[in-house]
Amino acid sequence: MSNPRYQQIAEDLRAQIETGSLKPGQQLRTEIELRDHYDASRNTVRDAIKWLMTLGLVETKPGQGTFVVQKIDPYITNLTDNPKVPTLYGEVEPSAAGKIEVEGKDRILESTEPQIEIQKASAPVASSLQVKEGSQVISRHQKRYIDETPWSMQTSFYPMGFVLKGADKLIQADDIEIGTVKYLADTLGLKQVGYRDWITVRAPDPNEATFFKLPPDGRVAVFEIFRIAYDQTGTPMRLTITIFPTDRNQFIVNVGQVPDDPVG
Amino acid sequence: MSNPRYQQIAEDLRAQIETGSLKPGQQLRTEIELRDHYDASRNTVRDAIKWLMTLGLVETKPGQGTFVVQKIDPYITNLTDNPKVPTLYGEVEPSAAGKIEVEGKDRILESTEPQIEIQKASAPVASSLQVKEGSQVISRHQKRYIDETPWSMQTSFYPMGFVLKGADKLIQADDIEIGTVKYLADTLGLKQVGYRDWITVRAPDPNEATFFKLPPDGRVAVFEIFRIAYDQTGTPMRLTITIFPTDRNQFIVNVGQVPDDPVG
DNA sequence: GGGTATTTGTCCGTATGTATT
DNA sequence: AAATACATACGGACAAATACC
Repeated sequence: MSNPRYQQIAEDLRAQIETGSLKPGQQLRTEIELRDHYDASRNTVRDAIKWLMTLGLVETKPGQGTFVVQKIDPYITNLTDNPKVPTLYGEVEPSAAGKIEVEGKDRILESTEPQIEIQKASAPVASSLQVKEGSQVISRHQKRYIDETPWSMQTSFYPMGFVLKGADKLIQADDIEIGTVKYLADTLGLKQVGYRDWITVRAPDPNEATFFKLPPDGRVAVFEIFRIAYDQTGTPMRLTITIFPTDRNQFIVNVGQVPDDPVG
Repeated sequence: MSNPRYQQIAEDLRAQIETGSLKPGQQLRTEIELRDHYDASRNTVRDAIKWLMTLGLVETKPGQGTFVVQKIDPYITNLTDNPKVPTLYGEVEPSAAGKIEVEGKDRILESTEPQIEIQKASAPVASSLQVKEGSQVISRHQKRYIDETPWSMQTSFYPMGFVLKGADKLIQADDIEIGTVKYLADTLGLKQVGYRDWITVRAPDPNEATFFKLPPDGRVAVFEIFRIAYDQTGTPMRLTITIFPTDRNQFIVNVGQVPDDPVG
């Protein structure tokens, strides 16, 4: 009938957090103090704290203490911005040292220089681009920061044929200042007329956890968003996979007629 | 330099899972066997298993053992379906015992009867519907199942004024067979011309964890999607909040011209 | 249905390591 | 360097859930 001891302790602390008795950023009592207060063992108190950690309510800092988590001011990305207008998401590759105003909040967006690889198409990449599995594709990878905190990891895949037909800049490790969308339109006549986003959530892999400074145990999940862009013939011209931590990112989708974004 | 013992053990098991040496659904060796195999204590082995659990790689069943998780065949929801067409998502309230073919897969969609409440608008509800905080709103809550497994929890909020102006069915605890979108158009002349979705991810609360049969420690997150629907004057006419577990749900967003969904 | 063996869950105590102040 | 606080690791005991006979 009754929950285990460590859950009871966790519930008690949780209540204090949710009523505001313990405020965001505030330090909890130490494990020893909590052990005495609840008349339990230190390990049981630690089990309670672990429970609150996977719920995302507290975080521990060795040598310092246990703290109520501060919610991060979220980054909001609109997935349905008109693709003719430069957007944050994938359409434009801003210069490696570029500065952009984000959400009207004077945030600074920075990107690493694209890391280019020629790869053999894995099964999901091949089926997305409608090329044969194992055929060559161009992979352009960038890491992005907002206000110097890691924001997203993005990899775009293009069929190798694009380069052979004249879009050489795709395999140069520089930003394409005008954006790849316009570049492909200019050089190959490929117009992007639409895209499909596919939104999933999963635990981060160790690479991602390190880059985003997430706890390595996977308790903070990441969005994995697949964007397949189509040209005027309905053929896939690009696959872009972007990873965003769920603790600091939210998305907006507009359909039909809606008032202007209230963001900012 | 070297990782702690329990992480090393976790990495070893993780490698076995990812190489397919341990297959989905397969039982791991018991904690006692693993303790002997790794020459560690049982608690250290358990820490390794906990690590793999929050990564979503294994699950434990008391009295039975530890198993590699089976990925659930995901439900895919299109957020940009034409709202004039009945869709799964919020536009139509199917009959409580209704059956619908989902994704061409003959899945059965069931909904509980709407649970109606008259509430005072909380701050987020009030600002979404552009009514005064504390003013009365109608809340219609439904739980939905696909193939008898819990799929989503949905709550729609409408301004109380709609009922006073003649849309009485909003406060009746029955399904509105023609759908609330058409009902409001017929009775009040309110045409839904668009909507905005706002996608967030967070840990489930205890209610949600129970309904979706998620582990209560919050290691499986939930999508929380806010949909604000607008009428022809650009005024919000509905706020719908839907909760989906992230372990069995994915979303599609189409922008511009894209080929038909390959789903199904 | 009952009893027993198996397996994971809870809880304790203790010792030592590591990060921070 | 010392003190503080969390992290890792061990060992043991009993409880609770499940499966099987």
